[in-house]
Amino acid sequence: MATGYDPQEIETRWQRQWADDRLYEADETSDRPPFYALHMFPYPSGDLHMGHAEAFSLADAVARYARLRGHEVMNPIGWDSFGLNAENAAIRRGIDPQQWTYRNIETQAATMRRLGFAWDWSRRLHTSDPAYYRWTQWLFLQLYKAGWAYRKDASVNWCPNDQTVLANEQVKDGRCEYCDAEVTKKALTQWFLQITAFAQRLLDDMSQLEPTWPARVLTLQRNWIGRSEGAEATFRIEEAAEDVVVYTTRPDTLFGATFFVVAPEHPRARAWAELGGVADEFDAFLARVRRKSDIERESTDREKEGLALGVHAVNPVNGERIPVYAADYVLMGYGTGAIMAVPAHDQRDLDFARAYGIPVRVVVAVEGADLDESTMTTAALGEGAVVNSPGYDGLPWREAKRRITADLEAKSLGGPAVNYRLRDWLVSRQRYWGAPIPIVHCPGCGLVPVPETELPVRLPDPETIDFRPKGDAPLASAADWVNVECPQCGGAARRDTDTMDTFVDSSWYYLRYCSPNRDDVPFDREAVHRWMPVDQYTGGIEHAILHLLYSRFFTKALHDLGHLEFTEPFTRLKSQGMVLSGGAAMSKSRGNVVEPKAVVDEYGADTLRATMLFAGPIEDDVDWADVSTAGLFKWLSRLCRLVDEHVPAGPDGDAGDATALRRATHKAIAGVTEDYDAFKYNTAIAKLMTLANEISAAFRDRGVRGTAVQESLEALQIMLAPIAPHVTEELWHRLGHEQSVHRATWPGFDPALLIEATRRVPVQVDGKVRDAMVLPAGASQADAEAAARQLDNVVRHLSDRQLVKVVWVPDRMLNFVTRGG
RNA sequence: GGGGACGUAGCCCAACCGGCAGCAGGCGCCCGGCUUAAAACCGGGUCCAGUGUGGGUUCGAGUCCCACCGUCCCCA
Repeated sequence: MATGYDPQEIETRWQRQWADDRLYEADETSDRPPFYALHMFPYPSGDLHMGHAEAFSLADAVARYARLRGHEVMNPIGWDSFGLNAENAAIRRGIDPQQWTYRNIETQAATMRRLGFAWDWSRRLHTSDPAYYRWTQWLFLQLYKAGWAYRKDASVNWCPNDQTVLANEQVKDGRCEYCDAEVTKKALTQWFLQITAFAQRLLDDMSQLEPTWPARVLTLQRNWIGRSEGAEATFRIEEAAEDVVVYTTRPDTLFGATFFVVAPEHPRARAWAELGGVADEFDAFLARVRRKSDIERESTDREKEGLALGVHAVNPVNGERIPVYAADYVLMGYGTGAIMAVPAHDQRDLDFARAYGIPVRVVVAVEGADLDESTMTTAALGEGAVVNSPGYDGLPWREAKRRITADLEAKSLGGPAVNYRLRDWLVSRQRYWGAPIPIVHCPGCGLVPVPETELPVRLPDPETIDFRPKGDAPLASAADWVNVECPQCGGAARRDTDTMDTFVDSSWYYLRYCSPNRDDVPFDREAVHRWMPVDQYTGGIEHAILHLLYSRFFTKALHDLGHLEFTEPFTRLKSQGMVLSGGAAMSKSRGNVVEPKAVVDEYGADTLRATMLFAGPIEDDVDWADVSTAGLFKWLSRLCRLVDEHVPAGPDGDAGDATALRRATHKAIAGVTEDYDAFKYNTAIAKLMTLANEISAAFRDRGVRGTAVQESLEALQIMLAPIAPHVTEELWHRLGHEQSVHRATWPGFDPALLIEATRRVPVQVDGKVRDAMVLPAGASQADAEAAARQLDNVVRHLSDRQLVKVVWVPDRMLNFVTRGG
């Protein structure tokens, strides 16, 4: 029998054994209760980094724990392998994205294997495989047929240097994340998915998730959806004789509107400028605005720019004519792209009014605010009574809000309205490395979906195409690929040359995992029914909004289309923090990167995994500078030595007094179980360390031998197995077992053993600890008081004082409260 | 500007419903073992805070409430 701790040897040997035994493949026919453990699948950029190591250590511990608790666990792995990053990296290196991606996947897979994660590799998937994106395209078509996928003109982020559109997340402070060029806007016709149709349900259903998702994530999603209740009001553009609807959360301030603003991109803006005789100025202005980013335009501390269009809007509440401006601080994608401007009660409107010499009118008497219309520079945002609003003066603003809204409705000039900040999801990307949008453009028939039987629409071979961005979608340059027959009329037609945002790919992968090899359906209903919804989802907090919101949206859409029986995909969610190094994110440019592989080479996978989970609460950020791999390695080594010393002494017999050891063991089981259930791996490990110390003390100092030691060591191996799977497997076998520790049963505990016979109870006088006494557990207050009154220190502090009352917390605390002295 | 989270020893972190702040670990330091010696390694030991600041509630506050300071996140 082997002894000692040689992690490299142990880990290689057991990994081979587990693979041979197919230990981690989910059994579809098992009668154990199913448990779907899912982690956010990785993006294949380079090798795994420490963030992955932490995320996967968590995910694996969750899955292994569920298995030990008697579940049939599905814990699949795959790659989110389409995407801009791969494409840009590939361009920089002059190889094609496909090669780059799949090479990285193999690198990551190899590192994962070295780390010993219990993935079910038989379910492995890649979103960039035609076998997968075929169904992504199928899903797109289902949404299209339901009317939830549509095309419209949009102003998108455009990097003039890279000649490509950028996602909002790729624009950092108005600059391109890759080349640092200033990002501008470009008008393109784009595909959108109508997530806004689900806004209210996405909000409402959060109540189901309340107890099992981090509150922080729910808050972020709620803010992102941004529901607000207000009113719509119809303004008439006088010179054009056109009606324009605006949305406002403050209908109570309608009488304070002194001008009207439309986004420069508003479809009617140019026509109105022409009516007003400022068409040329408008064109120049629009061109200037287009160069600015949304972030820049929305920023409050920036000078706003606008142009009076020379036309007027008529206020529906009082018939007043107010000038119409186009201004950069109003965005087209927001509300209706037009606002009533109330400078007295909105800071941005006030800034603009001051810059352009527009009058200000106070209509809510906000207490304590500067309300001097000619000089105020801070908008009055508080509550108050309405003024300067004929017919409503004196009303509290809430009441005015209600009345004015109702009156608008009565006059058919508006009424109550709900607005969401959430916008429809722009999914078009003028890029190569993504799932092609399965639509054909026919001059005769218009938009024609590719028949489902012809899916997938495969990407053309990267070797035949110039995928470098040059303004047009790369797919447009592949003539053989683009030109097709219209599926409907058979005439000459063109394929859509955009690909889908990769968030589309990742919005349904959890369904595909249930039956990854079905080639006739996207997912097997029965398998989905068995495994879904996901019992435990783990991943980074950075996906709190987009990925999780999109997945929830897809689940609801698929539910409505009759494909799913549930409306929320992830029952429980746990987010882990980031891994930093010296206070900052690890990055090559900072030179502070620590590679998981380097740690595994030095100490082994178990040490790395235990280190990540021991570093602190899993949801907190962890700084690599603060952790100690050496400490965990030493501890695992000590465990080996402990087992090696015990084994020759034999598993049976009962030499020595094992009472304390038994109690410590059962206490550890109770505590560690609780910690696992609450994801408190750091304290679980601490308790296991304590148990190891107890075993060591019992064995080495008190001469305890036999059954009690054997049982403690066995319980320790099982409880540590989810965190350090290799060394516990090894020690489990050294302890005499033939089966895998990962097939063992989680130990139970005897509550009777947790109760200690005696308790040390502190005695306070007026809240200050003066002494302590040892009492039998469960002692009565009378006994406790009697015992306490014998204590010298207590007697001394009570001597010249009058006892007012006695506070008795059974087994924990006795407090004498006195008065005077 | 609005909303949220967090502040415990030099550092990372524990502390159930408010009930004795610390034998979970690392770093530093000390002693011992091993060594020609040092490092690494092993065993043992030790130092260090009264919980960011100021109030409040309470018999009792790290824990609850308020304000402020600081850090981080989201929204604007």
